[in-house]
Amino acid sequence: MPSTFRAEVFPARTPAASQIFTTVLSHGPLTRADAARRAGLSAAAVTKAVRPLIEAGYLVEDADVETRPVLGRPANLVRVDGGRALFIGIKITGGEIFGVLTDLCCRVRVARDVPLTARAPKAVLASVAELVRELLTEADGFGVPVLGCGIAVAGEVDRAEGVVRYSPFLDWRDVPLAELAAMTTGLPVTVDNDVRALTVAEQWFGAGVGLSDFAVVTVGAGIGCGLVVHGRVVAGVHGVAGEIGHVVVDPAGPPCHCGRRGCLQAFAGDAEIVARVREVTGTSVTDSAEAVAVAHAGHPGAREVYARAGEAIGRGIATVANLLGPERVIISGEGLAAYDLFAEQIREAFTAGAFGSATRCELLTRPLPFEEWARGAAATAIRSFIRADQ
Amino acid sequence: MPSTFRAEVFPARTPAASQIFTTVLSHGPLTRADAARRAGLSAAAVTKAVRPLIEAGYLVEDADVETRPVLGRPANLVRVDGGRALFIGIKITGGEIFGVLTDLCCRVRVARDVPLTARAPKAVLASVAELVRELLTEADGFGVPVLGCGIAVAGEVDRAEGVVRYSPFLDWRDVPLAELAAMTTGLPVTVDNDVRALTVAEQWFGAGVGLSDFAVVTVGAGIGCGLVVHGRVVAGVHGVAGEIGHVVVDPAGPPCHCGRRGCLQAFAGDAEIVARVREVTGTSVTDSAEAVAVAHAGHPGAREVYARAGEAIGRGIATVANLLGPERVIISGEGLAAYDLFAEQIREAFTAGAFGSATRCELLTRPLPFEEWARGAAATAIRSFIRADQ
DNA sequence: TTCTTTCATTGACAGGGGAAAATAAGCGAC
DNA sequence: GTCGCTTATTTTCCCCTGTCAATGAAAGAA
Repeated sequence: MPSTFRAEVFPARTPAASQIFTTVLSHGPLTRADAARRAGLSAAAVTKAVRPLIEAGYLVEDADVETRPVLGRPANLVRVDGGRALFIGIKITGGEIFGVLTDLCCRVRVARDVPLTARAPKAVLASVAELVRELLTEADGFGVPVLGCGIAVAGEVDRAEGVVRYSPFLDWRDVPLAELAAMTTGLPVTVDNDVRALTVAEQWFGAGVGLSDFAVVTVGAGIGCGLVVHGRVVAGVHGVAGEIGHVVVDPAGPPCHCGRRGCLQAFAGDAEIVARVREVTGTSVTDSAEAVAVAHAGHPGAREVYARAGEAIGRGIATVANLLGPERVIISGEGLAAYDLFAEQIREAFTAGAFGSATRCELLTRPLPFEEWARGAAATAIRSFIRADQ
Repeated sequence: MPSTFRAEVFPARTPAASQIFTTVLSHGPLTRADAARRAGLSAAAVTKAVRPLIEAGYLVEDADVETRPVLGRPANLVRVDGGRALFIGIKITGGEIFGVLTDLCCRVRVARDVPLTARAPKAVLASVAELVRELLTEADGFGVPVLGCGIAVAGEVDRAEGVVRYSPFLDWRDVPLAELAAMTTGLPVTVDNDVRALTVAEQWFGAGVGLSDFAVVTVGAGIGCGLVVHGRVVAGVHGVAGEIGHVVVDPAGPPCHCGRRGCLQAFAGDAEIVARVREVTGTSVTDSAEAVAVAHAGHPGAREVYARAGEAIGRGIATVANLLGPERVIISGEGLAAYDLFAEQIREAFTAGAFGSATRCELLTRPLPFEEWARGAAATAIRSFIRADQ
């Protein structure tokens, strides 16, 4: 084995080729003619861009399957060959590390997780390395290379530098995670904020496909928000954006652990909801599931807690819609488990708070499994690999 | 005179040329080498792009003025020849129409305004046509052509179509203003939302020069917000964006004419402030100037009204900063006349509400004269002319 | 069978922008 | 004063990308 080696590199270096690849990636099997129309390019350009991608194995032609237009010659479908390569996605949370092995189409092939107890960078890194090792072992069975690893972390992340600027969960500051993880795993590593990673996955493979402006709002332990404006995920100049959780929804609201009062988080954060349900019911519920159960059982106080949470979320979404005029807002996160308890309030508060045409923004709920976050991390790795710098 | 004529067309059709022109436009006289560095292009590309622009007269070389680098050959400065062409900018408000005649550098050469009484599209259009005619007469004296007219209107505007979708002030719906005004004035007309127009002016000539992410917040009759994300002005998919005025700041706040309670507008809108000052002081102030005077005279109730307005504005800015992570927020509008009455509260509320690195966003006040809005409209006309589709 | 329609490919070609070399123009060392 | 160093600008190729127009393919319709 050579002491230095050249990492596999994606052949589509031109704008057109990269654009066509992502178009095919997002819009499934496409005829070349369709791809040209969608990407606004000539058919000739598609033919030329597709050829090296097929030669390199990233795209394949389904010779057997044909689509017949109403009239004219049948078309050949081109699609991304998911089996061509693998990627690893890692999502670090306070208590666990989730990992997935995905193919080039970002379909999850293997999912694994390990508990996380310590929070020092060194300890976390060791757990990540362990998890990656496991996933790499699994990958051996597929006989194709793992081309990258994406890591998603809550907090402020400088994606370009691969540095975690600040993670409240882990209590990290300026940890050069990409570099460290690349050294221990031997893979090209990208690091990004967790909600933004999830947003990339939605943009390419989920409910954001084809939209230039949309938002993802996640409800769970924290309230997060990923924004896509002009087709690009917003990261902010300092690596912070989409901080909807600490937007003050009601200055007279409950105190938040951040020191303010009435943050969205204080109304709709997981722990906060549980605490308030415990308070108003006098029970001793300790987690979300129990709190939801109490509300489902019909306790009016508990229901009210959820109603107020929904109201706050809807108001937050209205703010996003008013400011950015997105086409759609995708609501997701573990908090959706209680969705029936506040769905109506979200919609009402949104409609009441959205101004003018912002009301035309579509609200959509997507109950995404938790591994979806790790999948988002893999999506960022794929993005780096195919150099879709957006 | 021919029955049809060809409108003057800007020669820089390539991305590089357009980029270099806007770079020179924004960053004043520049050496070719500097322009290349700023635009991330080769020096050769600049030379090639600049030549036709100089030939067409849009750029000029200041042969006399030279900059000497510490070492090496002196450089020649290139700048936009403002006197090469004129543009008209029109800002329509409820009671007046403001118009400016600017040069290619968007410097105001003539400012005019006419009162506006009727609000029907036809009547407004007649006033606009009258104002444009006056400005065109003024333009004759300069001996250079007027190449376009930009019109700025508050409300929802479809810039691409040139249609005012909804203007609450004028009570317009789906008025194809660009087409109508183009017919009556004989000029190429662009129509845009007023705050977005102002934002373009700031982006190219004001405090937004060189920034990829910033916001403009205007305080006055209404509270507006223009957003620049990834170097582009955000317009939203339905032509609505930056609607910060009706973001609910405090659900227990005063009622707003929009039907909600505690909108930013209800705290900090001009009319609302005047009404509340009247209320708390028992005086009969009727306009901003009087209200400010009362507060300046030291009336504690009046001061409190301004303090609360500042708090609300600061909270709104914090929300923008949390969501988008801009580098700077430019505060402007007639409301700045009372700035000393709420400057502190704005900053305090912003600092209290901004999360993490969002606090690093810089707040800047820019007392812009009212004609600045019309200048913004002219800037949109220039943008159309030079085809900087952003 | 022939025409029409749509898909795909090819080859010629234009133009944009880069690299490298050439030219220009100062400054300081000698 | 000349030489060499440095930076600015221009020139001269030249690659490369993407479009155009022409061609071929493969249906269904007349």
